[in-house]
Amino acid sequence: MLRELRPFQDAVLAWYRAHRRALPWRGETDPYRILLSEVLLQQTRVEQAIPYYHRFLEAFPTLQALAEAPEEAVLKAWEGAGYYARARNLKRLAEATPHGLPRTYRELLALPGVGPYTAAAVASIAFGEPVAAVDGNVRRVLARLFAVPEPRPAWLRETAQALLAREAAGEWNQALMELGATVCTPRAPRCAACPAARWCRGRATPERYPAPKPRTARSVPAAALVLAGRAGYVLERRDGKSLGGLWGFPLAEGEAALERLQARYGVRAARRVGTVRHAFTHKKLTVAVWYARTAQAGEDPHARPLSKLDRKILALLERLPEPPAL
DNA sequence: AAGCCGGGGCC
DNA sequence: GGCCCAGGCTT
Repeated sequence: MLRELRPFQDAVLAWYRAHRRALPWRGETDPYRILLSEVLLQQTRVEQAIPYYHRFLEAFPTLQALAEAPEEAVLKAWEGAGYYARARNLKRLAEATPHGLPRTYRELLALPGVGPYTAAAVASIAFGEPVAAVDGNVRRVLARLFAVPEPRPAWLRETAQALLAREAAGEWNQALMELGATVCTPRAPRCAACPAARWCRGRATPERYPAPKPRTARSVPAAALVLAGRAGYVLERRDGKSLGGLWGFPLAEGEAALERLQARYGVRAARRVGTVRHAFTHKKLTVAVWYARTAQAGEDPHARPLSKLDRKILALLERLPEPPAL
């Protein structure tokens, strides 16, 4: 995996001991409090979680107190923290563990609201079990360390487990996460201050690891209206951030797109002349292209800056067997 | 595997 | 206005 695994571990642990942030749950030994901190930290930044950690413990100082509390009071203490299923699950968990938390990864994993990450974090931090916790920070650190653009879950599990300092599992897990949160950050990582830089294969281009998620593109129906006048076509000036300043055929999105376009331009009969597909970063447009004549003069589209989408529409028009007369 | 859940900070 | 966050559950 890594040459010199032990020096790598020592370097990261030494860095952690010198630079770790003082957090309310650091040094805590009560498994309940460790669990609470981990649940609060799910998809939540440390700074945001801290006030809720104190507020929640004041209201429910023990697992038993939580088990006996009304759900509404639990949600009240969680109010503002978001992801309220976490609070409901935590209460269910308390009710399901009258004799205290189980002490192994396997058993913790079976509890409501406890997934692979939280089970590993609690098992290692509270009970010293040598199991690697993989969160978003660790994912990023490992992706960069080994220059893997799209780390798969199985690879992450195996790699994290192979790197784990088993005799100090809880500290190790926190060290790797702390490194990701404060040094190996998503943007502008501070590689010069990183204890693992010597071993890092992604150091030259950290922004490539992990590759940004391919944003899921929604399919959106749309309509374009080609209005032909004596001097050319009616064009709209686009606004908006990405296409702002470009020109294009009147375009509307959604199911009633054509009706809205016809209303906007006072057009009745339009003839469908084809379909154009175009993918943006965040959505896939399927554009029905409609044609009609107009009394407006129109203009030459080649004289305007057009987006790729509008060039496709123009190409469609010029490809028609019987091009609509201008 | 994808969608959903929330609020906040940062660019 | 998008991205990301000490993820987990449901479909």
